Amino acid sequence: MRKEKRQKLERQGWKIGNAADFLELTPEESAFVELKVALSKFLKERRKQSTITQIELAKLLKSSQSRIAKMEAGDPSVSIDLLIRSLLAMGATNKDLAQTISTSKLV
Amino acid sequence: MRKEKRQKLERQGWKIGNAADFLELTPEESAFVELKVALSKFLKERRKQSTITQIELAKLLKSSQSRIAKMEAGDPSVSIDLLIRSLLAMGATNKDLAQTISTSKLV
DNA sequence: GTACATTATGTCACATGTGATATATTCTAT
DNA sequence: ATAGAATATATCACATGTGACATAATGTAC
Repeated sequence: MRKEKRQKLERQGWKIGNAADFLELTPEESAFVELKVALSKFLKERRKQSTITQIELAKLLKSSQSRIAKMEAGDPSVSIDLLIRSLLAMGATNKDLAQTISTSKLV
Repeated sequence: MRKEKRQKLERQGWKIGNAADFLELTPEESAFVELKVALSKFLKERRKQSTITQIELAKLLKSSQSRIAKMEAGDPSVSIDLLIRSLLAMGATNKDLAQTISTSKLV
């Protein structure tokens, strides 16, 4: 039930990352969401720096434009596995990932 | 096909982490596997330090003994999401995760 | 403002991950 | 060697993730 709630709120413009108070997220769940958001942002940054479109990136990753959009939005339907595999395929190093993760909020 | 191949080899005692040469793994795939293995080992270490059994940890994580075993073995059937959620539930911090990831092989 | 590119959102068939259960294997004492 | 605890492996019904497609919303020039 909580996931649907989050999805609904996000749909209406609420951004996760500051929503732990509204939704009943445990600290672990919060940390997990923050971590996903951090990876999402990193993915978006990297793509923008390459000045390629979502469509081009989708082709590179053998995925689809819509899924790239969802990845960058931190959509609940995307796994950390996919985010990490994508980032690695884009040339990110484990150190890049580690830094992204360590700088995500809530320690 | 490659996944089945890896599963078969692992079943026969081959340890991934040095198998990139045998299997046709791209550098990204290798990095991904290494990362998973690193998280697996970290999970096992943490549990052993708490001197609890897989059964007890399974109860804590609302999972099952068999899945804990597979997590600790880096089984292909376990996602990074699950590993990370489990570690967070065990009290690991994002920094712990970051360090684990940055020290996984293949940069 | 309108044509066009880019990004976002909804939906769905199919793929992959998950807890549970059963059973096999390994470990640790005695 | 034997028993019992701990861990590993196999399998499966059900849950979640994924690429693809359609379509909506937003941006960017003219």
